[in-house]
Amino acid sequence: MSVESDLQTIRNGADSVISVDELAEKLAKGRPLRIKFGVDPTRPDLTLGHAVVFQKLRQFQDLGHEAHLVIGDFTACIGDPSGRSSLRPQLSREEVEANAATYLEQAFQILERSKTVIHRNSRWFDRMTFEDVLVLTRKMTVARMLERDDFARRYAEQTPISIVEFLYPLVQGQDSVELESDVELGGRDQLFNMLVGRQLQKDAGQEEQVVIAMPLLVGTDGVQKMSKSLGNYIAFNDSPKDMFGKIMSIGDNLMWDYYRLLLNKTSADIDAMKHEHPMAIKKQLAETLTARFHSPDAARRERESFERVFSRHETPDDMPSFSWESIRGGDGDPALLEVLAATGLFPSKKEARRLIAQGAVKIDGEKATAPDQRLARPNRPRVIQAGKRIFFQVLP
RNA sequence: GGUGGGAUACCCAAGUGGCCAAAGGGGGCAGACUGUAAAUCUGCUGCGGUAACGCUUCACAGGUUCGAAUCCUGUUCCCACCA
Repeated sequence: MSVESDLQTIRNGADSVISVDELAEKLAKGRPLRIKFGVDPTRPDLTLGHAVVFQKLRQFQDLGHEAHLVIGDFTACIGDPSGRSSLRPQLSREEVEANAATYLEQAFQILERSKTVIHRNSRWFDRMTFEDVLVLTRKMTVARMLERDDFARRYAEQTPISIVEFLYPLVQGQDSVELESDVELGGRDQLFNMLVGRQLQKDAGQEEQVVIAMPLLVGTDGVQKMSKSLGNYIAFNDSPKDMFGKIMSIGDNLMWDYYRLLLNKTSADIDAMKHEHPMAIKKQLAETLTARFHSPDAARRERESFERVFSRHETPDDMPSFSWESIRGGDGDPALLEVLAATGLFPSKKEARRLIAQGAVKIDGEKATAPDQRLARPNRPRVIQAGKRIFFQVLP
């Protein structure tokens, strides 16, 4: 592989590379580069948003470079404010370790374990004295700090900014110094922090790291960046069904991002796909991603199940089932409303009643609009559907 | 340290004694249309009840009143301005 083609691969999908020339120089050295990535130990559930960065990290590994993950066990005690409008809660070391373990377990679904080195930043920060910290803080000015997007916004909006939050970029930058990283990889929201790393390395007489910021993947709502707290996420450990379904529900215009950022498709690939039916392309996306995080078999099953339920409007092959006795309640034939309530599939009886009233409930495909309609004991399984995706069957 | 402002349902936000389970918007759910896309239209969106109605909810704890999200007292938390 030539430097030129490696460079091409690395740049594809990246939001920004600072700088491309420096990256080319580093690649030209022909030795494995140290690629730094900071692990956020506050969110154990990884989403496809994280996958974008891991994907890039994996590419580096495939090109023969080393991934260096920094677990911010020290940093977590500060709480990274990036992209946030408020201070984060502090975590204990125990919580951090537990989170890190689940985090890594998921990350290795994408990363090559043997080419990954794990660091904990407490190793160097625990040693630092308060004086060392003061020395570090001299390297940054308040004005520069306020250039950072989220700080600037919060300052303008007069929402509080704690002093420890100003320390965070410095701490992250110091990690780069300790690791002597060649490249730091992160989301677009980490750009400022990563740039501080360059400055600190320069001050320490090191070659500055190349900073690669990946775009933030837009979540399933099609508007905001994917994040757990916004509820617009697709997680690594979503069930195959959820993963496939959530991907199918994203907007058409969003899926190209997913192709580019998660499957490394180039603009040319994407242009070619735009000639096909978006529905087919989206199914392919859903199947590919589900296969990656689960298995090709599971992905194929979900595709078939999806086509059966949503394209052909047939009943799913697997759904919760309830014995007649378990939903019957008291004596006599139960009312439809009681049956729905007995399944526990609805948040409240009111909710079930609403669904019936709105014509969303079908018994064996027949719309049922009367909540007090009686259900007789069936002699074969009856399928009840409520809304687009709730199905269950009542066994004799 | 001083002075003022605020806390309302999933989120934002109106409401300053009864007509308030609480306007409006967002989000969500459902229906129509469809490709579980987008856009659009319609309805619903505290709990229980077929309903009448009852119950719980407007930071927390008390109080005034026939009646409180709204008035009073105390408590907690948040914010702004001045220094």
